[in-house]
Amino acid sequence: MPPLAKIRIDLTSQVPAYRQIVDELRVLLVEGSLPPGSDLPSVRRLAMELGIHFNTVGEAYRTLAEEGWLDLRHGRSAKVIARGAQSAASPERVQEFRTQLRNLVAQMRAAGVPRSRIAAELRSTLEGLNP
Amino acid sequence: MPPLAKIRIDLTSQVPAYRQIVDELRVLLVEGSLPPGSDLPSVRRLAMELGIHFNTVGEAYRTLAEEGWLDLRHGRSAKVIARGAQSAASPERVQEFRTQLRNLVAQMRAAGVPRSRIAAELRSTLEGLNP
DNA sequence: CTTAACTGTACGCTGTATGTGTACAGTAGA
DNA sequence: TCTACTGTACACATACAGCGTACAGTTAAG
Repeated sequence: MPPLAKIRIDLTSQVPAYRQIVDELRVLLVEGSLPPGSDLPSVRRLAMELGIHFNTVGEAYRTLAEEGWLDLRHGRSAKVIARGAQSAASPERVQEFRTQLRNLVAQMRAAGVPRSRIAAELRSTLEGLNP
Repeated sequence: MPPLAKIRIDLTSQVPAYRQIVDELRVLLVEGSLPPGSDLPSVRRLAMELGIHFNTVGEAYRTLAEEGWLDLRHGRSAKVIARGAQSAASPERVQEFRTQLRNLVAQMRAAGVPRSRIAAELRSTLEGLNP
């Protein structure tokens, strides 16, 4: 019985549904909430919960498999695998992340989120990083 | 003579070009690098610099105008305006930002960026928030 | 006032991405 | 074997991103 991942997606978002699923599951995978050996819910079950088509979930699973998170075989349920040691991220990639972080903060400030609140979120993220 | 915004976009990214332009310019607007009264470069000039079509830049300008950053009138160059006081961001919106921040950190960790480096980026962002 | 050179805009077209419907194929267990 | 479950492949409809082109408003030189 596959554990039901508690994820939510926003169908009105500009971000495509399958990529939202990838993002949400990647958080759980990185944080260890879905340890190696775990079975993911079937594409149909998760699709049912999210209110979308199972092929969209399948697309998300395939993306995560390409990233090395899942062992995906025809007929068997998707299984989390232990990722090998990751090669260090390229400087360009790090720069890209930095840009995204700046963009996100700018979006928050533009949306009227107080600096104090943004700072609190950053500090909270910082704490949750320690393991 | 409009000041040339030093922005770069990644044509291989999954994020559409016009939204990358919006994101980059929003950072400059929030940080005050483009103060009210400034003229933005013309759609054709900025498009030339970025290697894309001017209608794509136009789409970005229109998006920023809808966000209240630009005074956009037919025939005249796009001008930065003073935004009125922003209404406080809704809790849902803040929650959405928190999710995006978690996603971003997860992406960095998945890409092999060391926690120490991620922490450094967060602290750096935190510092740049003060003024 | 004319006019030329600039500004942003509107519209149609094309290629791609996204999501769905449906049929298929592999696997596990009764 | 057979049944109920897995993920997969493919065609289709729709939406979106980007471009080409023609247009319309503004400004400043003459």
